[in-house]
Amino acid sequence: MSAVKNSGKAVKDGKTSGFPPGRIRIADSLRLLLEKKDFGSITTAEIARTAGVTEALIYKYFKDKRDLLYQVLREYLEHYDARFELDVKGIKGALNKLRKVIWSHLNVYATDRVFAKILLVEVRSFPDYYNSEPYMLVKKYSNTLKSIIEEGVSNGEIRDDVSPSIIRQIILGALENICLTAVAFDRVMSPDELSESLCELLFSGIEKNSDADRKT
Amino acid sequence: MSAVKNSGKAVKDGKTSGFPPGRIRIADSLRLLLEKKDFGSITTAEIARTAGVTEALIYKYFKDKRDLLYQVLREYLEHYDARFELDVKGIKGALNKLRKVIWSHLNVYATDRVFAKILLVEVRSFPDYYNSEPYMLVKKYSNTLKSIIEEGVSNGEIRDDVSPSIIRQIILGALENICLTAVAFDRVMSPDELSESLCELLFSGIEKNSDADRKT
DNA sequence: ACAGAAAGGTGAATGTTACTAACCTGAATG
DNA sequence: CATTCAGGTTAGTAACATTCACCTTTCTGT
Repeated sequence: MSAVKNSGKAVKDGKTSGFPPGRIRIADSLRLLLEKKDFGSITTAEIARTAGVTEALIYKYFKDKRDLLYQVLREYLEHYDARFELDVKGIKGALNKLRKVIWSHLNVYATDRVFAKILLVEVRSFPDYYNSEPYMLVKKYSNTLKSIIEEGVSNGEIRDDVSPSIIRQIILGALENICLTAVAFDRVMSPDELSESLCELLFSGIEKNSDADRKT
Repeated sequence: MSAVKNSGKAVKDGKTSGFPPGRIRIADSLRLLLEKKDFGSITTAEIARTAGVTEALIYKYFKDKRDLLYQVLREYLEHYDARFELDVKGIKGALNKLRKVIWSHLNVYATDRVFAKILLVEVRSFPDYYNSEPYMLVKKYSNTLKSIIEEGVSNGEIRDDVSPSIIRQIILGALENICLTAVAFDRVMSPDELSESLCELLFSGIEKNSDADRKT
């Protein structure tokens, strides 16, 4: 009865075409339920009821419950990956690119809580996640980030005495930790202020230095 | 002769605990099993079998399976919290303290993988974790960290134009992200090298600065 | 001394839950 | 016009976490 409303919401820019209605409704239902509950306490019965289909249909389209989660995550990632590509285009300088990426990252997590929740808290405890399709997309994003850092090292913007991988881990760690607390406690976050603070700290460090010649 | 009620908390070897043998064996079993499997795929039957007790006994000492995990985590945290108190004692300067804390943090995660695994991947997906006893201990640790940062701001070691909370989040985020990948992929980590790189970056930033006055 | 409470532990159910096998139905396809 | 096939359903099942009733040993107050 309480079927999910199909149009309007979710990440479905044309990409949804090709999928049968049942599959769409199931994925939509999971997204909807994730707004209020954690994945672990959402039952297949609940998903099916919300979607207005039977439980068995879930297993026609998804290997198991986790596969459903992974595929929903994959759809999100594909959507946002496309956007990230464009984000960095036309920006000059590695630090400027980094700044933009950090802002976008925060902004996406701030706007799309379900996406943030899946990526930050739900999938992490499943060991097979690290072999999954969506994780490969995350890795791709992560590699793009590393390339930007390497570019910065090459042109002298970024220090060369610490490996780009560690720099990337710090950036991502900081980003995700900030978002994690926001997600866990349902706190609002302001991408503008946060990215400002974050970039300041990441770029110049926490040490109080004779650093008066800052402009941006 | 009345039994001496030992209020000591079991950690790892559990020998000094005043807990009944069954409880100790159950907690020990979970710790053992967590070395090879994730919490989600460890069954109560498995825990009981490993402990040499019946499944029902688990529920005499623990509210449910998750409570068992939380209590095991709490024992770890109480153990390490005591050590952490001493760690910072006698160190002068906020940045030096921070350096020490970072090293210890990395070192604990590097040596005690089960502890790291519980804290970094297992509990995060349970919403009630953030109201649990062990989380309060984490918060306490987190507050100590903030105090150190605030001390650094007061005495001019640390910049005062960004809030200590954000600084702390970056430090913890970086720390945990590094450890998370190590845990997820079962990679060894070297606390010495890592803390060196981490501190360098956190203190001085990633920007290549004409910063000739760095201490050797 | 001894009733009885408390502590430590067990064996056998029970209700949920994720997941599966077999079947139905209409519409393309050849 | 037989057949495949996509989309969907009905009716299970095994595994799992959790509970209930019960047993035995140790401690405690009077």
